[in-house]
Amino acid sequence: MSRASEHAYTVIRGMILAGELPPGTQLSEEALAVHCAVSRTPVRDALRRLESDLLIRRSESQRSFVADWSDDDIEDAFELRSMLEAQAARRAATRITPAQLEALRRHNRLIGEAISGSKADIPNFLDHNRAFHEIILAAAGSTRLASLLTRLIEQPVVWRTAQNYDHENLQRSHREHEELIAAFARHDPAWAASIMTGHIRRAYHAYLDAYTAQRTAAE
Amino acid sequence: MSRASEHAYTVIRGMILAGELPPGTQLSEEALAVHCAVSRTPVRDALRRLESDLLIRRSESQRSFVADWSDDDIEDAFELRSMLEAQAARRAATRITPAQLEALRRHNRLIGEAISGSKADIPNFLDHNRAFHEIILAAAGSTRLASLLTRLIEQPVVWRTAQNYDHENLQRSHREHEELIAAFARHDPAWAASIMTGHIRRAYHAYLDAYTAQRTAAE
DNA sequence: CGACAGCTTATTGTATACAAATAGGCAAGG
DNA sequence: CCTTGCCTATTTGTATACAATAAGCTGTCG
Repeated sequence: MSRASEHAYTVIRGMILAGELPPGTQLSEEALAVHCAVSRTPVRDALRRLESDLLIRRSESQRSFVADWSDDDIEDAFELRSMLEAQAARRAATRITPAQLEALRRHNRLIGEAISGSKADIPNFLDHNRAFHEIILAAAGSTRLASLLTRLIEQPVVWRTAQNYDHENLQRSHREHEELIAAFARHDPAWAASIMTGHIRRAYHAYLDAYTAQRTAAE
Repeated sequence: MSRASEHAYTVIRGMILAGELPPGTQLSEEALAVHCAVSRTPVRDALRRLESDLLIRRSESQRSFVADWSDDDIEDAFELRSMLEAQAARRAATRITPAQLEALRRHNRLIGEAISGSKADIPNFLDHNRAFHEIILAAAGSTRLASLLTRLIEQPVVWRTAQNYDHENLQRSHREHEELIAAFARHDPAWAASIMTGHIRRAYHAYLDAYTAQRTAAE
């Protein structure tokens, strides 16, 4: 995407993920255009993309609202993500190149460093974690799978999950990555897929714990 | 989508599916706008949608081309579709309502009628087949799953598969639908999912047979 | 003959004006 | 007080003009 359009997408998406635009908020193309200092045309492009990301829903009269995520939606997203990431791992196991394996090792080493200190470096963790999963997706070599998965990852809730990871969960995540690397090194699709399924499902439960704790605290 | 935008989408999509625009063809917004008798704005919307449907790919300089489908792509699409449709069936098994079950029975009865004559009524078959699968997707009750699956169904190759079904395959498809209905009636997720997996995978092999036969004939 | 620079043309990106549709408020009537 | 219809204001859809960028072409030079 080109300058204005991409900018609008990034800005609006950022505002939604940061919670500045709470679920249910109506989005006016005009207002967003002013806020992003571009015209309505690129804003419309951005809104269409966000709609297909399921970050925005549209009323029957085509008005845009920030999507709200029910508990079922969240469970649903994690369930699909675990299926698709497992499939990616399965395919990657037989196709991964030595260079990609090495890159996985490198990112996981850096993840290890990011979480080893007394205070974990979450942004760094997220960065290398994303890179790690992207390499697997690339190794899977399926355009379609990649296209479907990018619609599921980095959605608001998924994105915030790691923010709430405790030290224990970060360490576990790191160890699961190690095991994934082992499965890839042996080119064992079933092993890789099962580790990945567990990896995502554990993330879901970690999210649930953090979220319900948060909700209970709010009462 | 509103009138012009939807119209452009339907027309362009139709041309791609019908093969009037062969894979690799460059699409000019201007030319399509003239052809659809609308302005470039709704054409641009349509192209964006088609791109996310993977019917169109864009060069790094943002020019649009009709996507070409390698054998691997096709296998990939069927593989993902079988996974996701199986998941839909799994979910639907425990959620389907009596009214939806009845609707499935009705559509499959009509499928039976469409293929019973000496010459099968393929458009009718396709119509009720689509309705059948849509009911299952609705019963699954997952916005995200629906959103992902609609990107995989009715892609060029998938769409043409049924055109090449012989009588034997049409009958089998009809019988598999019967079995799916039975699994839904018993609310058995594992059963429903496994039938669905087989249903889609058989469709893939039917496609392969028809396609390789066609290719061999062309030599 | 090939390669490259510069120009020309084709194509997409963005802004803006106007048209169409819709929601929300307000007044009149039951 | 609620309902209903209309009117106005807001919002989105479409068309068009112009800007920016990339592709293709041509003529020149090595």
